[in-house]
Amino acid sequence: MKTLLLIDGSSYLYRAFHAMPDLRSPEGLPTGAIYGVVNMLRRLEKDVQFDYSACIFDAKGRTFRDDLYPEYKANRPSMPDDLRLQIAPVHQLVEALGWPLLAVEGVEADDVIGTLATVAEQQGFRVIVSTGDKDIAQLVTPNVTLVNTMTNETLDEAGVVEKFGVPPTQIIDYLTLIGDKVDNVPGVEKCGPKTAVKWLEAYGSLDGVIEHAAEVKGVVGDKLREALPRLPLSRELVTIKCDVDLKKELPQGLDDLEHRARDAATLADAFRTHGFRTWLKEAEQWLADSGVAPASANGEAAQAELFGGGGDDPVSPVPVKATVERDYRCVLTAAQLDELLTGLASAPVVSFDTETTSLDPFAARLVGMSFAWQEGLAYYLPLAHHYAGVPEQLNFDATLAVLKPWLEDANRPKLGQNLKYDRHVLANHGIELAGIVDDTLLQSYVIESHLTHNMDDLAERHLGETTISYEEICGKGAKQIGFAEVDIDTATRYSAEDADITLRLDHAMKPQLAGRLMDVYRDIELPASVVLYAMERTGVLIDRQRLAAQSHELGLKLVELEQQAYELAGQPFNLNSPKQLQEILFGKLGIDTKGVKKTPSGGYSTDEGVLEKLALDHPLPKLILQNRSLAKLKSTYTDKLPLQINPDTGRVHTTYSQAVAVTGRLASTDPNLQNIPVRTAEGRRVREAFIAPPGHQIVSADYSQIELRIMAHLSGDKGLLAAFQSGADIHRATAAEVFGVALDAVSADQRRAAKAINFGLIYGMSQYGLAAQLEIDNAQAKQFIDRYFMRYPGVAEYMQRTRDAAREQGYVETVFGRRLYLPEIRSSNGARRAGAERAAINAPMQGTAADLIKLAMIKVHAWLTEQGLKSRLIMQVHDELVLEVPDAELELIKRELPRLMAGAATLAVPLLAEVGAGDSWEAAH
DNA sequence: CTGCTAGCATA
DNA sequence: GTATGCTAGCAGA
Repeated sequence: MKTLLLIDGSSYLYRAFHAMPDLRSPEGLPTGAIYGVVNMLRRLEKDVQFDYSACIFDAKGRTFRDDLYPEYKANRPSMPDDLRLQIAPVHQLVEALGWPLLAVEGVEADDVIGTLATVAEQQGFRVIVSTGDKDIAQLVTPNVTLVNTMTNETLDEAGVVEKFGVPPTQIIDYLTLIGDKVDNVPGVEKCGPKTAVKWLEAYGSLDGVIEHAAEVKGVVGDKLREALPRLPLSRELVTIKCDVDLKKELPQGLDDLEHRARDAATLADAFRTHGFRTWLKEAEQWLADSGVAPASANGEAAQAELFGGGGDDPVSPVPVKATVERDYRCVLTAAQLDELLTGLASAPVVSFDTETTSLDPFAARLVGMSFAWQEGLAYYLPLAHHYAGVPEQLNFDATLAVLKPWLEDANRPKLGQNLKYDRHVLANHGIELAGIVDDTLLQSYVIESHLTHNMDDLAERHLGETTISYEEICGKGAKQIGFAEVDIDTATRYSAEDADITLRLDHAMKPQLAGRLMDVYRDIELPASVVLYAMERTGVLIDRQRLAAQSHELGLKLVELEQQAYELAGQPFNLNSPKQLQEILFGKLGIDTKGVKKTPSGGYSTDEGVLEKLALDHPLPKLILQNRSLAKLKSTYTDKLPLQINPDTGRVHTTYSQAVAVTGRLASTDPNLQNIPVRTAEGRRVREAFIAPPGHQIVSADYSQIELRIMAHLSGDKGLLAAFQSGADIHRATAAEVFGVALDAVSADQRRAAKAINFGLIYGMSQYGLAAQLEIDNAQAKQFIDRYFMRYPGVAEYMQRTRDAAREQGYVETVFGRRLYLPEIRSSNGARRAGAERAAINAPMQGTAADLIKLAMIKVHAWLTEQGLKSRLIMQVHDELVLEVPDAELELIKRELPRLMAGAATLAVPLLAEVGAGDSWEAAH
């Protein structure tokens, strides 16, 4: 069977343009898209076996769709000049590489592809369409498959079903319902992929949906009925035309699509002009082989060869040992500063980094700054180094004043590694950094959240470069010196390298942020970092006196407990030492160790669960438990929090780590405000010290059962969806189903068991885990689980699907496309593998919840800003947002905050957020 | 002084 | 059973 390979040139042109760094030819013309498309073609040539081929582009001018619908593509921004300039060179290279090129006026590239695929299939060909455009999925048949060369994804019929939830034959109907924002094709408002799939499953086709439109309930139903008159037009717009007349272009039919010999001379000329050095060498070799003397190669070094190494798989790039010449310059004189400023003023985007006196963003003072806008060239501007014999530096205040306009200009694009930190540092000097367009920390996190993201590791992984580490120049531990004491030459080498490497990392990682990963990066992580900065900067007001009083009280109780414990033990010992306690309990007191859990290192555990059991027979363990919980409260919270109050602001400023939790959650440090006690009455008193200033209230809103709702959404289980739709108490509803009783006949124990099952599901439960949690035997736990899955079969299927997907692709995804890799999912070690499976089950739920609340934070922050309100977000605790609200805005916030949170995204289940307000965080619940 | 363990706070 | 961060104690520098 012969194979026809069709390439959607237009789709790749756009994608390459946006995915590639801003490459330039020696003459300064843009070449990124050219490089990307040629790279892709070369890879296809190498990887795919085919007999005939064509590369298809959109032609200039109007198409029949514009005539059908004047507003078609009206939302598209006009083509950037830098892209337009690359079209002709791409066409030239495509032909020189030997690919038949088609661009037919009056239709789009898709239509030509559809027509060729149809004709070829009729003539018994196998057809492979290489595209990045999802609309083309409608062309898939048993003989027509898609391949996305940028992500290495292939789609056959089963793949289309897996990806979209509908077979290729329903893709047109699916796209019609959803509509297309970019092309301005109206669909049904509020109808996204999930709803479209649901309807098509229920009614079989778009016509079926239209027929049954009257039956669809709720707001979406109304929106559907509103959309009805528009749908036939939308269907026409999204339908790829498969009968384009190609007689003029292909008089011989498919025989005109034979791959031709490459034109080495044209290629060599073009590669030289564009500055593609590696390919130029290759082309010159071809010329030499064919006996034609190569023209002399000159021109400056091009950068292109450094990215992707000329054909790496973007998912697992092999770093090419870079051979970038380094030119690192130190700025010490007015003339050098002028040179720097001139560069900054004209650079399209600048990599920026600060050097400081401290890692604590609120204590840090500037020591110097580095800048890079061209690979290999970077500037270090020392401002506050001080050591014996330090050369004279530019004046600190005057130089900052000169740089301030550039730093604060939102139209001067900047990128960096964890710029949230640099923003704080500059803010400490009265400068509001603006124009942040990229952050390599967040790029790396979105690409591979399970790996490390420090710059030294990133440079090694993505660039094959070994960088100077901070420890190498500052030492470590007690002997570590401040950056200000580092001599300026060394500092220049270190800091300029940081800016340079960051710039190169951005270039290396951008192409890996394809498709939905780019959306997570652009639409979630980058905007979320702005909100987090603001929250950290605002801080939280803490009632110091109240905590001091609590500390005192706790201290008295602890002394008392201590004395009682010594008496029971018959000797004094350190209650906080698990080792000493173990000796007392199992040695001196001779408590039976049978059935006592061991610690990983072999000793007998004295953790909460163990002590609780022992407390049934002995008085001491109970005392220890009380002591532990009070000691924890005192040492971690009531003693420590007051010490973390910033003397300048009188508030506590946490740092949110945006790139540590593999699932996409945030983490809070210094101090951790995400583990302030809440479960016990005594612990909750700490929250009484989280207060609002006079004239303000604390407002808190938390998502109700967010992870279970996400499970309902992801699994699509009818029973679970219905339970959430009904608004019933979900644990009670689960109990009623599992135990087969009426809702109002559910006992307290049954509800407790159901709650444990629900939580267990989120954590990838096993019968053993559930048995331990509920203190029942394994057989009984298994019975509960079996009954649950019997009642909610969709959930059981979803769990299995997730495990399978994790094993097959090595990662799982959130609703928004965030990826979590599970390196141990194929481990031969059963325990490790089981652990990875549990993580695989938990990650889409925990991760989607994290995505949702980030989206909510972005919305809330934007809304507060747009409305000019004085309320401020001050904390995020995974499913809860806390704000400080002036009394005048209280009612507005209490009304709108839960609405914004619930509207963060539309899932198959309603989202619900519950709000409260009070003088303290405790009172807000 | 540094790095590790056990234990425990949160969602 | 998932995901985190912090503290005290302790052993080995």
